[in-house]
Amino acid sequence: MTDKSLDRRARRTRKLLSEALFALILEKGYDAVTIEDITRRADLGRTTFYLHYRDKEDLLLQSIEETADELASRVAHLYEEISQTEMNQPPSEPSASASPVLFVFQHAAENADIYRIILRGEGAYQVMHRIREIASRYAMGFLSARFKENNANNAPSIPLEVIANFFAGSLLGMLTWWLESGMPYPPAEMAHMFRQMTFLGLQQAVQPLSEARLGKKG
Amino acid sequence: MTDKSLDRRARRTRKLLSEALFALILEKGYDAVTIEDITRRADLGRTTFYLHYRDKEDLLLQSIEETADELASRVAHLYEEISQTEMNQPPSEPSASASPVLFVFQHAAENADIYRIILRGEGAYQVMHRIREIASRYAMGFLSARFKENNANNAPSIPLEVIANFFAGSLLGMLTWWLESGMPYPPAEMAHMFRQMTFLGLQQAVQPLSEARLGKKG
DNA sequence: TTATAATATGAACACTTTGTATATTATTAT
DNA sequence: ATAATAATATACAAAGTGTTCATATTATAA
Repeated sequence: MTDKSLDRRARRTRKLLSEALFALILEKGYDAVTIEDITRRADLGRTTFYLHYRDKEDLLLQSIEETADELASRVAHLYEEISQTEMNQPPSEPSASASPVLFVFQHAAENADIYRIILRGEGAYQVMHRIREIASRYAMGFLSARFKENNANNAPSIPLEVIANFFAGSLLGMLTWWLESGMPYPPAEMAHMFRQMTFLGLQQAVQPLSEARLGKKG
Repeated sequence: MTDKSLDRRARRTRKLLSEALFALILEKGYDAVTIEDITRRADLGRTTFYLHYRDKEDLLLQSIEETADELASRVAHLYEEISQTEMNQPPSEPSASASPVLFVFQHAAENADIYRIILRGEGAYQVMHRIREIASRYAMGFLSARFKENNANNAPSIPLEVIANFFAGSLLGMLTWWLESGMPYPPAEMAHMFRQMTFLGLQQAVQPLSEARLGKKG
C-alpha cells in the first residue's frame, strides 16, 4: 500500500499532504485549493510540498493511482477465482455472490472520500478519463470472455467497445449517485440492482412480473 | 439563442470570448487557460473580459447553460409530441423514430466541441453535476410515465431514482466514448444500440439469437 | 445627423499564488 | 556516533488576478 522504501518522515509527510488535499477538495472544490492551503492544513512548511510533488495535480493523481491500483489488483484476483468457479455453472446468469461489481461498491464505501473526488471529476480531464478507461477495459475483458463462452458462432449485434462503455458509464453513474446521496442502500443491494438492470434491461426492471414481450426482437 | 437585448458589440464580444475559451480548453485543458489567453485569442482587451464575466468559470458555465437550455427545451417539446403519439401504441417498445435519445446524439454531433468539454469534466464539479442532474431528471420523468402506463398495480422492483441514474450514466458513458473516438457511427445507429441495451439488457446484446434463458428470474 | 448612452481599451495598481534557491536545523537509518 | 536524508524559514522573481480610471470608439434612437 504505502511504499516501504521511503523514509518514515517522507511517508508521514505524503500521507498528511494527501489527507489534507482530500479534505480541502471536499470542502471547497479542487480549483479553490492552493498549495499553501494544503501545507497549512497538514501543518508542514510550504517548501516541503515541492520535495515530494510537482504540483497539486501531481499529488492528486498519485493518490488516485494508488487507490486505482489497489482496486484493480484485488478485482483481478477475485475475477480469476470467479471465472474458474463459473466454468461449471450456467455462465450468463448474473453471478450473485462475490461478483466484481459488488466488490467495486464495497471498495467505494471503504474509500468514499477519494471516490467522491474522482467521480465528481475534480482535477479535470485526466482523472475521470483514467477511471473510465479502467472501467471500460475491465468491462471489455469481462464481456468478451462471456461472449466467447456463449456465442462462438454468432457475431454480436452490438460492438463490444460500445457495450463496454455503456457498462462502464452505467456503473459510474450508479456509483456517483449512491455516494452523493449518502449510500442509502448496502453495497450488496446496489450490486444486485445493477446486475439486474444490466443483464435483463429496463423492461424487466420497470415491469418485473410481465414476461410476455421478451421474446420479441426490435 | 443569443440575447437580443444586448448591444451588438456586446453580443459579438461574448461570442468571441466563448469561442476562444472552447478552443483553448480543447487545446490545453481548462486549468491551463488564463484570462489573458482568452482575450488574446479573441483579440480583445483583457479588461473587456471583466465587463461581461466574473471569471473563467462564469464564462464556461454561462456558455454551457445556453447549450443545455436549448437542448432541454427542444427535447421537452419533442417529448410531448411523442408521448401523445405513443398513447395509441404498445408503450414499452423502444420507440424507433424521433426518440429523445436519438435527439441527444444529434444535438451532441452538432455541438461536439461543447459536449466534449462538458463530458470531459473540464471546469470541475459544477458542470458535470448539472448535466447529470438534467439527464437523470429527464430519465425520471420518462421512466415514471412509462411505469405508470404499464404497472398501475405492481411496485417496481428497483427504485426509480436508481434506474434514472443508471440510465443517465449509461447515456453519458456512450456519448463520451462516441465523441472521444470521433463519432464512428451515425447518431441513429448509436441511439438504436442504446435503446437495445437499455431495454433488453446485455443478455440480449451479447447473445442476440438465444432466447432460452430469458424467462428465468435471479 | 447628431446627441448620448453604452462599450471597449490601455496603463497602472495592489494582491495572491507559484516555483525555486539557500542556509540551517532536525530526524532517520545503520 | 555519524553520514545521509528530510524539513524548515526566509527570500525572490515571475505570472496571473481583479479593479480603477481616463480616454477612445461605436451603437442606438430622436
